[in-house]
Amino acid sequence: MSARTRAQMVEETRAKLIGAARQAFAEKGYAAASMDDLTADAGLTRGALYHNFGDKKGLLRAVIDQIDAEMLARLRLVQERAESPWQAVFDEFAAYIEMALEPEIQRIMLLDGPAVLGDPSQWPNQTACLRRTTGIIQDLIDAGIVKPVDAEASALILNGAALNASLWIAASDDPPAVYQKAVEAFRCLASGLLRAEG
Amino acid sequence: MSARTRAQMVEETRAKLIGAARQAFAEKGYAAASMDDLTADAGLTRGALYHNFGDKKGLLRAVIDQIDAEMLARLRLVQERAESPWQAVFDEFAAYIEMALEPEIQRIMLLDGPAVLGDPSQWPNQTACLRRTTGIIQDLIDAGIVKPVDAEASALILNGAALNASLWIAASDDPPAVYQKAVEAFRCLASGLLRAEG
DNA sequence: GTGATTGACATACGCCCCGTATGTCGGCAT
DNA sequence: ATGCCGACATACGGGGCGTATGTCAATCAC
Repeated sequence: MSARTRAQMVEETRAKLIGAARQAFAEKGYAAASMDDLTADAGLTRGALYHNFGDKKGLLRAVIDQIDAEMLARLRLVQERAESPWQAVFDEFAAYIEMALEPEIQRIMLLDGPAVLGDPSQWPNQTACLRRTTGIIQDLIDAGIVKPVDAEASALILNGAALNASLWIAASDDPPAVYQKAVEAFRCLASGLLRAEG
Repeated sequence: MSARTRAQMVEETRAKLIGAARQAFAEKGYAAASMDDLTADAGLTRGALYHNFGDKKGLLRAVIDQIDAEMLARLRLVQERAESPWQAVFDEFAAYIEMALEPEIQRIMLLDGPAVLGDPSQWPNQTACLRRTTGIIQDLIDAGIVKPVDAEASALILNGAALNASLWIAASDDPPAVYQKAVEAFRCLASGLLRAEG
């Protein structure tokens, strides 16, 4: 049946708005993106936007939630394919760096997001992602593979390192070469957490 | 004589505007800070602002330049007082974390700055600060203290780690305790760069 | 020393953008 | 069938940014 239920139509509207917002925010940045324009691109008006998301920041939150869920899914895949728990942590961060090279993720998640919504470690799902990393590191500590440091602090710091590396790589002249250097330095640093040689 | 020269008066107005902007940007954030208001606080109008800094972003650049110079000076002090070159690197990052806990620095340098002006590693003086760290690490590599990694990559990554740690600490319930954990984890990570045990 | 010029800043104007208040229309319940 | 409510569109007001224009003092030419 082509007859959609009420809730489905609303979900459709929300999806269209989030999609248009993702594109607008990624291309022009949050501040420069006009709500009139992006709602028009979605075939709607600002009325739908305010009705569904409250305000411009609410829309950004929704966009970030969606992107974050996608990133989380991709990280899970990477983890599942890793050969060892420690390799999984490392691979995840390499994957994180790669994702952060995508303009959309960089602009929305790394630049505008923190500026508009504040520290990412306070976002609901970002904490989910971080809690997951924290848990993995804690497991490695319990297994005696990693030094007995604070797992949460380590996760946060590794995350920050990967984040900055991404920004640097993306802005560089030769991203692939710089990426290699960054990953190498990152591996070196991360090995500081290991009890034995990594 | 109380007679000021032309250039001195210009410097004075620029200083007043930058000062008012620092306060406004720090308190309300870049986006929410009104140029009418902050210029009025400085006893001037938007005319002076546009004449001296071109636009709002130009003013932010000037503010960031000033803060960055102050941070650089403070880091130099820390370095001079350190007992060893390696300890100097570590102390500098601890100091960096502490500075990043100040709301003004956090808001302007870590959140709004990157969002409005782009990747900090591309800022003229931030690169100066980073070049300096890079140089120190390179010296440590040449001295055989640090593993032969890419100095620039290491500096960037350490910087990012410190940055994220700061945001986390500042947003936490118990900053002093969390600060201890972060520094400990940071020391652990950084030791991964050392040839021998740190 | 006086008129012209230039620099430093103030004032005035237009445009866009956000948030809210109000209106409209279709569905659902009874 | 009708009254209500949710989803969205339209209308309105306020504020902010950037630019164009005006003003006045200082400097320079002569």
